Amino acid sequence: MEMPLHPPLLSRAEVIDLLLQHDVTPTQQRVAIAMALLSRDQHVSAETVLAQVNQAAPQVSKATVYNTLGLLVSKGLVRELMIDPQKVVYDSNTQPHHHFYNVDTGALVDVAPGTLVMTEFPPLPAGTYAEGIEVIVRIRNQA
Amino acid sequence: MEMPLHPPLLSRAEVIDLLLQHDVTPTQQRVAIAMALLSRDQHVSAETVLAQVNQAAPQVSKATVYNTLGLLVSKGLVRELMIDPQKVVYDSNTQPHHHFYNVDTGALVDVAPGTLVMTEFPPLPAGTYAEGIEVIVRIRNQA
DNA sequence: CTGCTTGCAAAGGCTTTGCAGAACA
DNA sequence: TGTTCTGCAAAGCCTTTGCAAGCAG
Repeated sequence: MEMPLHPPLLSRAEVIDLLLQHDVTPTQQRVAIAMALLSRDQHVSAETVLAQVNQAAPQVSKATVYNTLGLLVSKGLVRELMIDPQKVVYDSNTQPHHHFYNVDTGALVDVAPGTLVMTEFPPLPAGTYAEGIEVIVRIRNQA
Repeated sequence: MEMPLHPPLLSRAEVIDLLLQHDVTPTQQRVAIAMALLSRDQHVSAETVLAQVNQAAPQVSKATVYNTLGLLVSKGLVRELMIDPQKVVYDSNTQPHHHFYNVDTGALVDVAPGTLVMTEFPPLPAGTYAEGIEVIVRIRNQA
């Protein structure tokens, strides 16, 4: 299983800017991780990020990848998806959108914006506010 | 074979019937687990089921709880919820319904039926069919 | 009988933690 | 400098597995 290299959409300077805008000190490791993650819309696990970042040469440790991913989530630069109870998936697209999850293949694909429409929204429990809504359409391959 | 929204406690005989209807051999352990699980609508982890079943006296091993929960899910007697990536939550209500998840407290509450309405449904990827749709409304306590 | 099921303990995968050394402002 | 961050390895959790003994039909 090889990992194709994708040309980053953001320059190193742009990534550093983005981190600063979100109150994240741009250390070398964080910049490397953010460049790998934010280079395109993707759904990745911590393991994948680790592999991507250390593709050429070891740059970042496992602990730092987990630290940084958590940090980026808390700062709103990345979204966390709960799809597989065994591991967290990080989504570099922070715009509100939903997902198809292919149970057979494990593939995770964005639902095209505007094709899933909610007209009525439930009243929230007292004293709470909505942080986000997550819709997962579980699909399978036809027999 | 619809399940009432709030099913009453089931007798041992009723549980055995239910298991047989779903092609599950009703062993002592499975009956004990099913009685604990299906006695009411609830969201429980494997750990909780284990504790509930062995409340009075040890009856069932951890391995069997995991085995049985997986079996009940595959037979459609219980629904699996992916909410916390660290553990699976089992829902004894198999009717289609959605959830509020309180990020602060961990509380998981059903969305009242009919209060969340989807009018447009996205086209599925070619060669696939929808197995189910899961909506999780993430909420927090107001500051 | 014959094949499922169970239980124990050990292993497995993902994530977090403790703490010393390194990097940052 | 004082603080924050990093890396390593070990530990932690939830879950699965291997295999011998036990139960169901």
